[in-house]
Amino acid sequence: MLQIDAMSRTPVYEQIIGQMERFVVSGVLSPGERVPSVRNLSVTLGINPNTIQKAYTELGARGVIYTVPGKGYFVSEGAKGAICENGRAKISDFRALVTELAEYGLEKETLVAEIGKIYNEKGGNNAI
Amino acid sequence: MLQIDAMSRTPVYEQIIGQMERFVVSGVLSPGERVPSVRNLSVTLGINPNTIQKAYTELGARGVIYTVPGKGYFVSEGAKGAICENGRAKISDFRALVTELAEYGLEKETLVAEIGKIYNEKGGNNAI
Amino acid sequence: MLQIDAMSRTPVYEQIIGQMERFVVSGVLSPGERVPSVRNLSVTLGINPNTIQKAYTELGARGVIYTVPGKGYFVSEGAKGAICENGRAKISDFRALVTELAEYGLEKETLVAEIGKIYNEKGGNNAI
Amino acid sequence: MLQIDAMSRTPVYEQIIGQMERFVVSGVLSPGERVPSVRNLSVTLGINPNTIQKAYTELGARGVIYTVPGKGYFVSEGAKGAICENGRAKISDFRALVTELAEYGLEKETLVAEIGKIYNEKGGNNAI
DNA sequence: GTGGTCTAGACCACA
DNA sequence: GTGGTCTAGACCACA
Repeated sequence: MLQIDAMSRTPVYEQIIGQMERFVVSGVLSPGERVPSVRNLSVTLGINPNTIQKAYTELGARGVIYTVPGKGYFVSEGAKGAICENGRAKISDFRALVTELAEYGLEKETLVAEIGKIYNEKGGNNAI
Repeated sequence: MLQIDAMSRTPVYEQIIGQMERFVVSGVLSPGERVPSVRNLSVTLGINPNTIQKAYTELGARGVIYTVPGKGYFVSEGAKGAICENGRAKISDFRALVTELAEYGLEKETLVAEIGKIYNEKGGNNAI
Repeated sequence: MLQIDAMSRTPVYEQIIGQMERFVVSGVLSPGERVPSVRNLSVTLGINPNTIQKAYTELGARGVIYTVPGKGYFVSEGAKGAICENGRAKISDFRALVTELAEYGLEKETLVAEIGKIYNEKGGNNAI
Repeated sequence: MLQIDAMSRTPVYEQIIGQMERFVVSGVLSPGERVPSVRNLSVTLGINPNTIQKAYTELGARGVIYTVPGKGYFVSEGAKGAICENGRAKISDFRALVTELAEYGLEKETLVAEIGKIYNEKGGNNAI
């Protein structure tokens, strides 16, 4: 289910969070559904249980999953909304990056074109 | 000249690199010009010389400045070009971030509008 | 494993880089294999961790090893190739030195003979 | 007369030594001939007198020039021989570099060919 | 435990 | 004065 890139500079626990959130947003995981147990995922991915635990704790804090002691972790009702809220918070990262790229002399048109490409791949045929 | 934010999560030496590059790109620093000495900058910013040294070494590796041992560091001839090269490499970061934001449900128009705002601040009156 | 000569004029961190590269080229270290941790090597060699760190960072920049934070450093897939690339860059050093020796009046035959000796030691029975 | 490359990583005083020695070996400077004064050369090259002094002192120690207090520095009788002696001492550098290049996988033939090129440029038509 | 960053301070070669 | 290297030791995020 999850795929971890050990060579990536992104911490493993952040990779887990990101992929889990994507599964929720895309509907692969639905509210109320149970997610793999810490132990299970630890074995499956060959990753330290502490790392899985950290990811799940963070997902819990973000309102994406909740824990039922003795039963496991489940996707929250408002998971999708909570994730998108967090996504909006990343706009500030976006601004910072664009500002930096602008300083490096990249044209606005280049960036807009990149965005167009990405959204077309995903969404179908929305023209710019 | 340089301004360091000690609270930032961005390492101090990266802040120095970034600001120095911005000065070169914007023309505040010109090729052949001498940059502050390691010790001088260390005192001015209240930062350990080793940290400055690390930033300067990295800037040297990037072809932005070069060292004349015993004399100091100077802006390279091809500094501007080298920096912009590195900037272009950041487009992949941009793609990754946009992809993530798209997954979080942000509209393309929102991002394009943000870009427009940033470029208008900088560049004057280019309409979207 | 590594041997450091504290008396040498070659900086310790360069000695580490050189020996590590030799181990990779000679096959003592293979891609994917883990290299000693910064701390471990620091203790083994009786050298400050910062110096090891500097060597590893440089080896990383050269594409010889890569870091998985929290796990350690590992030999890169393309390590051997990357090292040989760098080696070829040293031909210019070779040219400069030969030119200098020529100016000092050394015979071409002397130099060729020296090369023959070195390659015979290494490679077996290639006659001059 | 002398040409200094400020950007070079070779220390200025070593550049002075090297060029002075080349002038002697090639006959541009003859035994008994006076070399530029420290002060003169300092002004001509735009270099700190201390640096010139250091180079001359080293050249004196090597037996290439000698000083006549109040008169200046002069090329020694045995200058040419002394320089070539020193040159031979550099064969160990040559050996070390060749050894390193061999470890990086360079072919013997490549190095021999490089030597051939350099000696042909200098000496005329000596075939390999 | 493992790497990443930083401070404090020393010694050296070179200009 | 200027950069280059190194030691000693601390704190942090991450596994």
